[in-house]
Amino acid sequence: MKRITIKDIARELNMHHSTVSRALRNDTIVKEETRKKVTEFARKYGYQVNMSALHLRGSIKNTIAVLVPNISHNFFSNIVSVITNMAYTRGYIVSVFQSNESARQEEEIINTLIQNNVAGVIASIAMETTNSAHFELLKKYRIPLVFFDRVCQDMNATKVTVDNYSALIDVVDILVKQGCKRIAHITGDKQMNVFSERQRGYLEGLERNGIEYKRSVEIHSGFDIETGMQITGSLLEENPVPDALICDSHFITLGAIFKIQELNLTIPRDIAIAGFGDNPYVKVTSSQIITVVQPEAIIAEAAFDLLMKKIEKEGDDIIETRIFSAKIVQPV
Amino acid sequence: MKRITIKDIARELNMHHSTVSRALRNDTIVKEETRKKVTEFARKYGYQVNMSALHLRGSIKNTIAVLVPNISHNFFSNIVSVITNMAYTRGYIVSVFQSNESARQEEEIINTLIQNNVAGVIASIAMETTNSAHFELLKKYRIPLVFFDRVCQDMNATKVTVDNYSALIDVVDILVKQGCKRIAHITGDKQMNVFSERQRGYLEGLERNGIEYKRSVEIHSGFDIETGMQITGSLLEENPVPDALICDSHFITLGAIFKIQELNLTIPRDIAIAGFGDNPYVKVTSSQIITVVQPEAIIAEAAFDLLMKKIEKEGDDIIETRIFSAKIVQPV
DNA sequence: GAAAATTTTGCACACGTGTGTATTTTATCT
DNA sequence: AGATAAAATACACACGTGTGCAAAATTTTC
Repeated sequence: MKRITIKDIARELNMHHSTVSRALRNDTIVKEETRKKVTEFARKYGYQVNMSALHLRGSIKNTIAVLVPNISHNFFSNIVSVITNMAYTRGYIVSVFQSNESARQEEEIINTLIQNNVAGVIASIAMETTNSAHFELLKKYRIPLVFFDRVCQDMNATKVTVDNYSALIDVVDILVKQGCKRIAHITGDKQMNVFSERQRGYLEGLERNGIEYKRSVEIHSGFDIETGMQITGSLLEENPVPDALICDSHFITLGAIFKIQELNLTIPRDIAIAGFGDNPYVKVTSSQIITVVQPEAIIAEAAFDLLMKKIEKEGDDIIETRIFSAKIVQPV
Repeated sequence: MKRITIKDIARELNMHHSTVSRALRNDTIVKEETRKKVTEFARKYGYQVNMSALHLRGSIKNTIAVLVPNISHNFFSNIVSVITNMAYTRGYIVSVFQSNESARQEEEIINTLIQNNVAGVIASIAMETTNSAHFELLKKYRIPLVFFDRVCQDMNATKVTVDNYSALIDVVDILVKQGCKRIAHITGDKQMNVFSERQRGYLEGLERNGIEYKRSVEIHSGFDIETGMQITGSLLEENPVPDALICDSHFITLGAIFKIQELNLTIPRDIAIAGFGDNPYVKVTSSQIITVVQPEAIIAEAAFDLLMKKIEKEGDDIIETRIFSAKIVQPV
């Protein structure tokens, strides 16, 4: 079965396709009688507008691209879920792109986005990404762009982030109040905003509490459970041994828990654990973990709203920044 | 900055755009010298093909739609992640659509898919969906379709599923071996394949073990933690009280765990829990849970491969069915 | 060196839609 | 009824690309 077009309708009804077009768009210029004939016919034969034609014509762009490192992370899938629902109610489709933490893939993807005439892009950058040239390219093509969570630090762009700095100060405070004296920090590459901010908060937290012990492990690749287990293992062999561990990534947190279980140690008696965690699993993973819960829905809404603002008032090069607080969930 | 087209290149190089088109496509019919001139110019000025034009022309369709109830479920986001990566390496883009378990939304989405000329669809249907008319519509428009996990039972279509029947027999066997005598089953609407199969396996498992106690609770809406807690609570007040609980949905499992924690009962001493769980959290949620782990990557790969087969050999109306075994993970 | 064979390029059209403008049809007025 | 105003429709074009076919440019052949 071939797809029906406005030209088909026009032929059958002995009129010009432009009249059909206007009738379907409820242009008041067409006679009521004609409009009825057309809409009736269209309904009967299941006419569906061809978006590709509108795309080409340039009158509509209905695709929003979401670029994330990996959608299988709960943090990202929650955000994509909210964006997808919001977008759909506004007539947009969401396409998902995964950089897999690779800068090269990210660059390729940007080209794909340009080729496909996306209306706008919501992005969280790859771990590897150091240079923002490909994102500048989007700007050049006037494709609206909003960063969230992991942003290009050296780029002047609209960004939605979490207040990682304050979150880590709070975590340190809580651990110190629990009596911890040697708090270690497993983090990521400093050139990424989330990690540099967390490290800054970590140091500030120690400072404020007058603690001298400092120990940061910076991971550059392989944010997985195995890495978490391995690092936790070696930290526990150090002298002095830390009595608390702050994990900056969900899988590292899981790895730490596994290692501690494996060694038959108890959380938090032998060692306290605080970490960034995925909703809604934080409540079950282990009730003894201090968890930094990020407001995913709020981040997604803000990013989408900002993007819409850019798309609808095009030419507007307003740069905005929104920073939201994380919530620290403590064991009861 | 305006986007450069083959017409622009043609104008600058004093040739016809058709020649440029052929040169860029490495058509051997163009003179090597011309080809070089064109590709050089294109590279220099960052020419990017306009996919919308190709779409309209009908020569290429590069979008694959993935329709799921909700991508924030780990099961689905893992599958979407694998599909997205596979698709990208084959030159396809993935658009995500969420039915939010609503039949009405699902129908609307099908229309959107038709309007947007997607190359193919990979779908897992909504809980509410009882009728397959909208999916038949895709068939009518010759848009290749592959179901996975939750399939339209009354529709003759390509399907990739998990062997839920055998999985539940195995779970019952394990529970019985552990000494459980009153195994309850919290499941979903029987008209959905996954639940009817699990219920069938549950009953068969009891039968094989000569157990008379049967107790199934069928949920029709609200597959969330709260519902899981509430149902678990009332089951625990029944007489006789069950000594094991099989939960067919991840959030129901979480709800059951919470309720049991709330009542200060111990798993599995007071009551054993078995349930379907999301990767990779099954390992941490509670090591005392029997978990049915579904092979998400394998399902995704199979669904994608089957779809590719359909897209590439179009006109092929071969219907295939692939069923994969789940893995039962037991506490150590 | 001209005709034939071959290579290379240009032309025109199609894909589906929307819109400015010209043209036709209908309504209004004297 | 005829002129004018108003309403409704038709025409033509643009968006970017690829391809069959015709035309032009080049090479080969005798």
